[in-house]
Amino acid sequence: MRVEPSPRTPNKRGEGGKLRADILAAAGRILETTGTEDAVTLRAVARTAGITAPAIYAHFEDRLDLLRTVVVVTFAELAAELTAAAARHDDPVDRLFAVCRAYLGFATNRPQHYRVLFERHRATGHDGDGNRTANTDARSTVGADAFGADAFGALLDATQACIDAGASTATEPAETADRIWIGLHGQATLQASLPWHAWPADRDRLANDIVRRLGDLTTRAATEADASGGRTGTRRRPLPRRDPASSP
Amino acid sequence: MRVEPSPRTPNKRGEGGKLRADILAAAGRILETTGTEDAVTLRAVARTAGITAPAIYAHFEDRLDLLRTVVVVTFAELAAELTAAAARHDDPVDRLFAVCRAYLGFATNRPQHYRVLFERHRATGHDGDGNRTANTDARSTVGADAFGADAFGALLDATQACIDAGASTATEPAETADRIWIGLHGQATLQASLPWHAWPADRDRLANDIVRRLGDLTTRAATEADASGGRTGTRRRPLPRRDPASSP
DNA sequence: TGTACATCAGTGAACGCGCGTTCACTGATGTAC
DNA sequence: TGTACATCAGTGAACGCGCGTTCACTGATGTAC
Repeated sequence: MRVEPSPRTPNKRGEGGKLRADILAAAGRILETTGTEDAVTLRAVARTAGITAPAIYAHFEDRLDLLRTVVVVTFAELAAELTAAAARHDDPVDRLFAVCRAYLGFATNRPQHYRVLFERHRATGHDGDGNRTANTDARSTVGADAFGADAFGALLDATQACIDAGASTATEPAETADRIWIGLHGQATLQASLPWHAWPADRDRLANDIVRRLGDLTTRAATEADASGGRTGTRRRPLPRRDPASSP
Repeated sequence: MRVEPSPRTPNKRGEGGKLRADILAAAGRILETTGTEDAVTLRAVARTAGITAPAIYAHFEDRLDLLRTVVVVTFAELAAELTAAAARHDDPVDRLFAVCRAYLGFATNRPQHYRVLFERHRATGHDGDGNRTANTDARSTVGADAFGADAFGALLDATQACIDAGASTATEPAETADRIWIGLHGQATLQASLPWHAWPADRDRLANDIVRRLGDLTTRAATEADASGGRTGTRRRPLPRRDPASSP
């Protein structure tokens, strides 16, 4: 991961803020290529961004602040992808499956970013006296009211729409969305953690099976959606537009 | 986490192996109290065990070997707890729920140990030339055929028994156990990662809801098992012994 | 149009730290004769 | 029973490393007069 200094020409006056984005991009690149948060050291980020380490302090309070910001940005990106996926489908079941596929796609394409989203954010240092520093979780270190809430919101909306359309027999939208989220997160992390386990070959089908069951989707609605858009690429068929109100 | 040296009296001759167990125990204690694998440094382990760091090399090849061993031992402990829980129930549905409860109990009681089980084990160092060392996963660093397989085996057996007894309508035992494992893992990790999310208050019920759905358990079988042993403590009732063969 | 000055966007050297690992050693315990 | 020796279970000092962070600085760019 060591990168040549490649000294960057300083930004013009008033454009110092550009470096902030470059630093975040560098941190993201290190994270995704090395696969661990610990590799995201200020010096490594500086090397990747073509600056020196102290320059980072103009844009972030310290290393922890940088890492926190990476998490916040990544959650926002996940939420944006889920929302975009939802917007591409009118049928509520199609939409729910699309959101779920987008979720798993994010976890697959950017596994290390996905990991840091859910690693409890922790101050790991020791203070001068050798005492452990506060074991703060993300709630206390991030303005965390909306921490993942946007991403969950997209999932909740899609679940609610399925219930409203009668495509799910569930009665508690929030609890149903919780179950689905748990299933998605379980699939995203467990398969990545234990790749040598004999998982079913068709991961899309596994995902659909899980979502259908946890979402109490009616068999008919789920089967139709599965056939129309449940797989990525290859044998995609044009989506039949259906009026949500006309569902069973 | 800094601990006073507390110099230990050397083991007698032939008892040097005792130190190995002490080192593993020290590593486990550090892991559980600091919550991160990185805190398990050779020096910290040595401090906790009351020895000096080089003494560890008599029992482990290097730091990575020590960490690998912690993971292997922890997986064995998880498998033992699941197997023990299964052995306490004759009814297959009771048994499946008991295994699942034991699984989540392990994750709750020893969250950091649970975490390392599923963190992809990775060599994070740099070599002298600044190249990243091999991004080996656990398969290549551990004799990993049985890596988690015993724990999964307990779950698979309980699932198979439910199917055999007609308490589950599933037809593919392995795939069904996969789904349940995914659900358990999702619940164990997601709730721990995002504690500020508005999770349902009754986590046992949430767990049962998930397992029932992913395991295709018949409503009747699941409801009976839920009432008889689905909750921890408080209002426990004596388990009615049922002959597996007489289930619906 | 010129010039003094303030500000910006960084650099480069240095600090003290804990780390993994190596090396030569030490003192107690057992064994051969 | 005594004694030389081998082995065991560690110790203690030292190495070189990358790290987060601090500090004084520098050179380019804009601004006031």
